[in-house]
Amino acid sequence: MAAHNIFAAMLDRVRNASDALVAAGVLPAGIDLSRVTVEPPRDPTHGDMATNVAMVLAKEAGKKPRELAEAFAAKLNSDEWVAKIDIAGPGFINLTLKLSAWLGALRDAVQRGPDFGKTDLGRGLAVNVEYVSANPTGPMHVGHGRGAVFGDALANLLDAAGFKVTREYYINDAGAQVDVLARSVFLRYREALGQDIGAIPEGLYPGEYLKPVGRALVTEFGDSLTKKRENESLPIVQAETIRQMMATVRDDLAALNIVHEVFFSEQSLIRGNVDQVAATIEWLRARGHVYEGRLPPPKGALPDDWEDREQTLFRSTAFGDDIDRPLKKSDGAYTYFASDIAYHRSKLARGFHTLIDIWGADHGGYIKRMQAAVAALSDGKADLDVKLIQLVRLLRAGEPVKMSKRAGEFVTLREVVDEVGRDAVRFMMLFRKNDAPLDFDLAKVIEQSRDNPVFYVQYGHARAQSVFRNAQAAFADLPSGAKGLLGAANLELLSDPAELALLRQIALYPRIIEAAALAHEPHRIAFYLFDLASEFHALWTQGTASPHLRFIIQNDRELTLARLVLVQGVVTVLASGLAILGVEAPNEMR
RNA sequence: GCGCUCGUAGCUCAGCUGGAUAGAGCAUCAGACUUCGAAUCUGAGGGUCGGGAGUUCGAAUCUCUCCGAGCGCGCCA
Repeated sequence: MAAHNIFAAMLDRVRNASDALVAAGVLPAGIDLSRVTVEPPRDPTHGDMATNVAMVLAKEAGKKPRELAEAFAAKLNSDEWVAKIDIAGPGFINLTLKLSAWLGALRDAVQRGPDFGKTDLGRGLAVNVEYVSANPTGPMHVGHGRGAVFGDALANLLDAAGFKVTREYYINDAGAQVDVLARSVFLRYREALGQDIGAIPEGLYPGEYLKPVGRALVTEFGDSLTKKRENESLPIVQAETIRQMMATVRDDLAALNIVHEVFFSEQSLIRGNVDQVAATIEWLRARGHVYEGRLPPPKGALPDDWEDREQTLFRSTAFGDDIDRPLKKSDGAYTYFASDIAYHRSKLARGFHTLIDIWGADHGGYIKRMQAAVAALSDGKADLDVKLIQLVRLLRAGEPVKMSKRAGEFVTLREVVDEVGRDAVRFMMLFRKNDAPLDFDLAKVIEQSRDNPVFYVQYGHARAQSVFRNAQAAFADLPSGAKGLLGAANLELLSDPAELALLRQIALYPRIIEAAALAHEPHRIAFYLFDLASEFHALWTQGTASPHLRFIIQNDRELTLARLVLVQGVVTVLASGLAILGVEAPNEMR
């Protein structure tokens, strides 16, 4: 596969130069090249690319960095891409590339279209991304939405980077929580039958959103459930409630264009032929990872109900955790952790060795034990990365939106999506690192100004498309489509520094994809797109003061063609990046 | 008391898994519209990267230690 990442391609060339220097006896055989990088310099006056090869290899080679840099410079001088080489600072090799090298990247972008930026980094490796996994006990709020958007964009990103991604949702439909849910709904059911239920007792879910579920039960069962014993009626109520709550969840996710391939039910772990939770615990016990023992009480203030007792423990300390973790509660039931271990064992059994979980920040204390469990289950061969999603603060024009959870009232995700639209929600959720708190301003995200990055990037795309519309009007016989333009254009006519800056930004895209995919950080795409849009808007506005810099030059068809290809490169990358974020790339702003 | 996530311009945040003189937006100030959509752009000022120590050619980034914020701390999920 040809290298579409121009920086990776140059790194290969540096490595080749290294091999040549080994052959020439300048470098020792088998020297470690793993720390060698080629990257864009922070300061553009340092050229197009910089490599640290001389500094990294100096010690092992027993030579001075600058001396080694001279040797590399001599080799790289004959490279077909290289126009100029400078050695600077402690031993940086600064490379200035010929225009033809950059034009190759632009050609590549326009030629490959939506595939530009995709890499085979993942080599088809199966990755499981588990995200949202909101309990089916109520509507999703914006915090869930952030995790949902993050997980979905990360899945898209990994897909673009050549991984085989499965998007998964874990339904917590077992345990005490859903029992409480069923009892709460049963009250709403009686209420729907016209009975006086009084106030919702403490400990049950008081939310209004359960009323329709109660009414649906009346429609389906009439009053027949009131005539059964609790242990018969409640399971029916519970199953029906979970079914309806999950339908709502899927619906709300669909409003964000989020579709999971796998919905994994916690109940399925224990309701099948084999109790997978028990089986998993025994599996671990057989390997010495589970034992009966006592835990020391927590330091500091002791919980009121602390009682020292022997319990079933997972030896997570053997895998880096701070303390061993209980698998059974005092009533004999499994802990949530126990079924979560069984769940992750299922992921491993289904062939995933790279697991990514998206959790709310309040679950941070849970990471070590889960990673310990995955290590124990896989004998250290599988990797679990947990991405924590920080809180979202809802604002309206700078003022916090009231989010009272009392009486189950809060702003739902659906309300926000309906108010500001899918694109605004998705982009803004991704325009921040996942572990940083996010202010989401309902007024600002629909503002049409540079203040609003969603608009700014989408406007860039729409503006670029308008160039093509205008070009069609200016020239009657323009070739149609990206490849038609490419075939007809003489790209060597691109020469202005502002054009070249844009060109370099386009060429950066595959590198951004790779880095973002490796780091599991989709926000890097959002920031990159903002920068690309910024370069494009800058070039555009220069055309107002300097007409010769406009994309369309009425009496110069050749130059116009070359510039249209450049604009096509912008369109290609903006559309591709926005697709990864799951945001629309509009042709016009309305 | 312990653990996790953080601390970067007045504000909101990036900083490419260790690179060169730390960047962007907002705000402030000064400019550019008979335009390929100014819904935009150009420039200026603004920093002990929370403090200190260490690792090395080189640290906002890695280690340690303080300070501060948020989250969590058998038998909730």
